[in-house]
Amino acid sequence: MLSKKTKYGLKALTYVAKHQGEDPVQIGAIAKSENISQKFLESIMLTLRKAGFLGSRKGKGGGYYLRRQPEDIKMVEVMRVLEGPVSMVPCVSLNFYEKCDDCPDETTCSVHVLMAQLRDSNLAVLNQNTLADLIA
Amino acid sequence: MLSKKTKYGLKALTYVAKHQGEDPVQIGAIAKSENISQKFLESIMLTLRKAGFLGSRKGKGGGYYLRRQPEDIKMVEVMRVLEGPVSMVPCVSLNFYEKCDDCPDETTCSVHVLMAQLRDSNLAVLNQNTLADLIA
DNA sequence: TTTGAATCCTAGTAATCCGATAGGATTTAA
DNA sequence: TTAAATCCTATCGGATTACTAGGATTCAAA
Repeated sequence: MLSKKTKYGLKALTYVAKHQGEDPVQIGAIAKSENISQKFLESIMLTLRKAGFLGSRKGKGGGYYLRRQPEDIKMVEVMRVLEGPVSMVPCVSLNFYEKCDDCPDETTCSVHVLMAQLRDSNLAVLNQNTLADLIA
Repeated sequence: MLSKKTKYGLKALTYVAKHQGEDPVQIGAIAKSENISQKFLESIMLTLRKAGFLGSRKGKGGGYYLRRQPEDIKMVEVMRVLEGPVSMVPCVSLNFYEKCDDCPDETTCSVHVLMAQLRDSNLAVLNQNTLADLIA
């Protein structure tokens, strides 16, 4: 299942992208428009800012804005930040590799091969989609 | 993340498939060979039997055996039984469609399109892999 | 017919994660 | 100075996951 965090984060990014060039967008406006708990969204926006997708301005008239062009924000990056590794098991993860604790030998593990294929097919999709694709 | 249930289930199916033609395989043997809690595995085997992948014989000399040829057991079926729907959001699920509660209109939802692509790429992998592929 | 080996079944439980909330601290424009 | 906004940390209830307990049932073999 896709976590609400990721779902909300993607919707929020889309919202901000659609308002590019205008004044910064406030959390309250996004929360209202997208039916998201404002407090929960706060923490998500913070994550997205710290990851470098968003910039922010504090105080009156403040809010969030995109720090990169939508075409330059690949979904694979966003998903890694919000949802975690693309791979379903750590032993096939390219960026977060870890040995599975219960598996003595991953070269003979039947699950390993299948998971590697799923990782690759997901990576393909996530690499070729950008925030710009979500807007259209 | 792939659940342990699914991981163990796949390993167990592989184990049983490798012993096709012989006497039924006991839970204890699988658990020992694959480092799985026997009691936990019991419930998983039950699920796989009820789903039609495995048959069982009770009593002394009993155990589990495959009810279909490995080539006829598609991974998409197994994953649906063990892990649940292939789709990450119910609103793009082909077999378990449901409207997202928080989303007013899925035709304009930015997440929807991306999730549909992920679903399709995962389906492609899971449709073309069978239990026979896991053995090799 | 008894015994032991195996599956079957239901319930419960500890630990973890998720979604959300609370309550302020900080910054800034007006 | 004030109000509007983000920033930050802590917490919490509920759901899910991984696993355990304890027996009921079935069957082959002694």
